[in-house]
Amino acid sequence: MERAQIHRVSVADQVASVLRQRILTGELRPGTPLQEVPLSASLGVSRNTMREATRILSLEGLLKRSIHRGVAVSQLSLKDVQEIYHLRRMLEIPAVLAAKANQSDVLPEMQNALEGYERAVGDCDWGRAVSFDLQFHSLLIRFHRNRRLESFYQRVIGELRMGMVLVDRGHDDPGGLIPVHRKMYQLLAAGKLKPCAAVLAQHLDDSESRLSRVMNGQMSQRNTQLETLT
Amino acid sequence: MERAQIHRVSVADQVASVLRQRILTGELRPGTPLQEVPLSASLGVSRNTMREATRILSLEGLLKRSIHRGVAVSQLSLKDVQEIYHLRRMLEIPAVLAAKANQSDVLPEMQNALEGYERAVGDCDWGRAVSFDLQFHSLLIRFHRNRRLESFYQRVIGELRMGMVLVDRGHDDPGGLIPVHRKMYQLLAAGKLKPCAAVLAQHLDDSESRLSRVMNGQMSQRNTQLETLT
DNA sequence: AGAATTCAATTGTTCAACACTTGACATTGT
DNA sequence: ACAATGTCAAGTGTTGAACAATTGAATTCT
Repeated sequence: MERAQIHRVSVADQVASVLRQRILTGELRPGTPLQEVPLSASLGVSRNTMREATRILSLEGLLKRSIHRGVAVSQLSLKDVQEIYHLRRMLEIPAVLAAKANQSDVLPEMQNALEGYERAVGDCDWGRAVSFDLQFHSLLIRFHRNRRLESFYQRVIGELRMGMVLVDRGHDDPGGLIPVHRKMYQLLAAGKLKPCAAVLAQHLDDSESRLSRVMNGQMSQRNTQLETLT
Repeated sequence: MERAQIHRVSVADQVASVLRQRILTGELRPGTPLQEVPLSASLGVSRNTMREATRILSLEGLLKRSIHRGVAVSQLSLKDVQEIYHLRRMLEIPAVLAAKANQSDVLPEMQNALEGYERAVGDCDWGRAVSFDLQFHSLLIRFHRNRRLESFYQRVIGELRMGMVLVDRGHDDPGGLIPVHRKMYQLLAAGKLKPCAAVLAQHLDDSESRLSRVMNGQMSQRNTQLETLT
């Protein structure tokens, strides 16, 4: 057991991490209600600790709390997706334009994310691919050199990811986005910021419309299911 | 007792609100340690509830949590101020530029904040003046039409406010900023967005340098005090 | 059927206890 | 003197059990 790292954070934080993981990987799907007693028992912690963990995640936006009605995994609406992509455009594009040559410590990490992305696509591991994709974009925000903005963006990306794992199956063309990311990286490394921003803008537009389309399909599908039930 | 409103939120949330108020008004100064037992006793709640409240506020950035060492009111560094003003420039200026004529529901609220600001200055109520000042700027963000951004900005402004109440006494020229805000409002109402953005940019520069200067003074003052003690 | 009423399940909150960590103080050995 | 070590009290982290409050659904009544 590595105590040096694990015992540095409280149990509540660890529980929050576990649940965050389960939500972000899609193991806990949006809308899933979380009951305190069974969950805390299954993780071997007390109810109070579990409450602190859910408090953390609800403030992060991953869980939604209704008083006396418990918590449930948050569910992204189309409006949420719209809002998040609005944010992405607002923050990622200026980030690229703000990229200076001397801030080169980000580039290796981006290359790393890019390679991980390609490997994941090669392994047909769609969940991991989404992770690396979003990590790549999160790294863009680093060019702003602003910790508060980074942590905020991390949360936003987390919410978006929760929505993306929903539509993992039957997603069209998992590896089709590799060239776009590779091109962005190359333009960035070459200091061609404006062309890079243009590619990024187009990519974000495409990405949003694709996700919106899929979610719309799922929604109408869900609606017809409901109609069938009634 | 007003049950209709109070009983809608949990006790933990109410406690968090009380503490938030105390921090933002400067009643609890930065650096102040908060002990669970006395605090929870004084508010008539249990330790667990108090812990949930401090959890909330630490995730909002108002409290800082050190494991096994308790929580304390966060303390802004000069670097934090720099970072926050970077964010303000990044978000407020594009917000002004994004202000469309049809989004006029924000203007009345801005006028309201403006008038409150002027009244507070007239009453020499510096704390209230800061509130209205920051509320005015928060309203600018509404032009982005993005809930996530608004709530994020609210938190950032909260942190900044915590730093500003620190320097309330002996602040130079409390009412000197009225004309600037009034001018921004007028330009905004007239649809002259670029001039408004220019005024705003200048105002932010001034505001940052003023705050930095005062904080620097307080810091060296505190240091000399410490040196005197040793 | 529809409204009112019980009722069980679940969350919200409290309380008391104990384990663990920390920082300060006291002790020891040199 | 002084540094390393040991002790200790105070405070946080965590637990488990209890009770109050609320909700949603089943049940009863008209």
